[in-house]
Amino acid sequence: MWELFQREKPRMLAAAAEADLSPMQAHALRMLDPEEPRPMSELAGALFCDASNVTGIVDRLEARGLVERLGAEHDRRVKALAVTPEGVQVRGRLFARMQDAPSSIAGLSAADQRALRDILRRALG
Amino acid sequence: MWELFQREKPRMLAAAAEADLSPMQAHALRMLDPEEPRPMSELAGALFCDASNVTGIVDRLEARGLVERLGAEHDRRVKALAVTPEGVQVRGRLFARMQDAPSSIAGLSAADQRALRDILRRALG
DNA sequence: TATTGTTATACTCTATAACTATA
DNA sequence: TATAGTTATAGAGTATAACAATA
Repeated sequence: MWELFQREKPRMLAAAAEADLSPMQAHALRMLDPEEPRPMSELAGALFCDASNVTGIVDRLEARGLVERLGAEHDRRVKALAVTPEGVQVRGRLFARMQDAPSSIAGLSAADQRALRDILRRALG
Repeated sequence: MWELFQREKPRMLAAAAEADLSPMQAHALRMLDPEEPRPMSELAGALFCDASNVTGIVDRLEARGLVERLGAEHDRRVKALAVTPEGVQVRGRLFARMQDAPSSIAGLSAADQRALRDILRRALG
């Protein structure tokens, strides 16, 4: 199972590198929602890392002009992370690169691919 | 697909933390073969990272007494990485923790789990 | 000359603890 | 008092370039 992800790791690294982003920066950008700004704390949860860590990751994304720290009206402590127009473009390219089926799976029969998709859909609820 | 992996990440982190290893150190230890020492370069390939990087990772594992740099008789440039008896124990615990089925998959029907296993087996060749 | 692994360097990721400003 | 985010710090991961030893 993990073997499958292991094999695809180079593709993830390449996708981030093409956008000139570190793997973590790419991951963070993917986790954000261009439609709806999310607080730093939520990003920390999505990345499974400490809040202090997110500060630096967002600093670098913001310096690149890909995200923006917005104020939240209901609570002046929280900073809502918005994806800038340029961020949306980079994010789109990242998703496009990763939505291609992993090569190991692309080699399966159409029936197997369909069955796999259905099973995973049930697994993820 | 990646969503599945994402959900299991905390378990991977916890497994490494329980052994008091960084995620990368745990990964490296898993990639090594207790039966047959492997050169640094092969580990770099398995980890998808630069050789210069592996030097530090192995330094820390060696300092913990989990691996050993052995000389290779056929080529005096290469250093063969052997897993020490203590390394074998830690490695065994890591594998045990990770071989439990991911919770999303454990919730599937027996038939789905069987089908998934068969499909993945074909995918991995 | 080419290859294996190390060192030097610079940057990123990571958690802990202490801090600011809000609530 | 408690929470959201930052800063300071120290350690770990990362790639590039230059290097030593060996092939």
